[in-house]
Amino acid sequence: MSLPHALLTALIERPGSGLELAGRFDRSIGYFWQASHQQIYRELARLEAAGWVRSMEPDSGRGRRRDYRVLPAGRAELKRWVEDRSAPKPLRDELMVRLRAAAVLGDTALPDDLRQRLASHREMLANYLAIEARDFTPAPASRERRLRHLVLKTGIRHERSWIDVCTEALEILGDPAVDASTERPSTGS
Amino acid sequence: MSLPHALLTALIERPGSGLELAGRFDRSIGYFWQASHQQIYRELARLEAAGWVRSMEPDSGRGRRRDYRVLPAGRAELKRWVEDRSAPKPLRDELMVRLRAAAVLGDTALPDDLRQRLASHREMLANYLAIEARDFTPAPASRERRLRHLVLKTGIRHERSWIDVCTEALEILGDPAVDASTERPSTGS
DNA sequence: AGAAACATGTAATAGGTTACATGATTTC
DNA sequence: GAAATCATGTAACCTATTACATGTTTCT
Repeated sequence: MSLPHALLTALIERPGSGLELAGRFDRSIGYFWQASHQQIYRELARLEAAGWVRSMEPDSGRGRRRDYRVLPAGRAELKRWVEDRSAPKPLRDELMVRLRAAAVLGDTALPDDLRQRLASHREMLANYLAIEARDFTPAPASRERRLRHLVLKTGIRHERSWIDVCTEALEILGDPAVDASTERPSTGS
Repeated sequence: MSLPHALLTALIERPGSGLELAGRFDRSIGYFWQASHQQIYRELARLEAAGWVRSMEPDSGRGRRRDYRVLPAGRAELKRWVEDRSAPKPLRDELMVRLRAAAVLGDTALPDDLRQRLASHREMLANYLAIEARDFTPAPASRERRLRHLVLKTGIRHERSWIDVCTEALEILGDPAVDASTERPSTGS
């Protein structure tokens, strides 16, 4: 369960309110850990109850903005958690189930779905590559920026993998229109 | 939500009982969609209630083996579902949160975790490669077997990606003992 | 008869998703 | 003052996980 620690990380990077965090989760952090604003509000309340964060403006209920910052205990908890072990999460993707079902059914038409997925993976890849060009050229030297670059490159690698898979699936299913308009040479980032 | 359709697929491949399906989910299917026996029993009951599968031995409660087979309505439902659209599931991995937290904390020791993950990804890769060598050499020609091979190759690609990520993370965090005993040339399968 | 393995289930809890509700601030 | 937007929440539901409970068959 990583959401509380993702929130601690985000709040150390910069304090903020629930909705603002939800916005950040739609951008940078959300590229590898998604959360809705409902989850974020619930979790922020828990973090505050645990004494890991504190909100200014302790009064005020609904509708009033509450900014949170991380307390020393929260920073300590984050450090403890980072050094924990984590079992690698196995691959779990609906498309794999679909492909296997298509294999056993023998006569399906899922290329529509595949074309759509291909398009959205290409879009996401272009998005990541733009961020990389903007924020990480030339290649960063500091440890912190190298780590952040690595996280982004993981996203890039991920999209390239799925582009390859969709493309090959379309070939197998005999689709004519597999245009190679977007790059995908090997997988090195 | 793919579990019911994963079960239908598995039962079309071969009818069986709940525990036997749980065993198969620990092997082939579970490589890309995991499920516990508790989930499987609950879902089989739902599939039967929906009229998609039927169990022989309609009597018998606890402790008695119940074998399920797929009814025509279940096959139709599976086909309908396969041809549905599915939004690509974004990357979601705890390690990414950890790396970003390490970046912001600045002084953590997570190489232990990374080494362990590296080992288990290498183990899984070896496992997949063995299956590929056994079941898919020479490269299959039929549509069905090519699809099943593609699913396996996706697993292989997935493990190779994580091996690369862990290795680079260890380099950044200044770990001395990154042995390259397991192959990882590029990523083409 | 006892133990081990096989087999099916229940209960409690937590996390995530969707839909909805409500208050505050800004803009016209 | 009405509408739009910002902001914080509640409720219902579903899936997944964990721990536990119970019955059946097989083997010795």
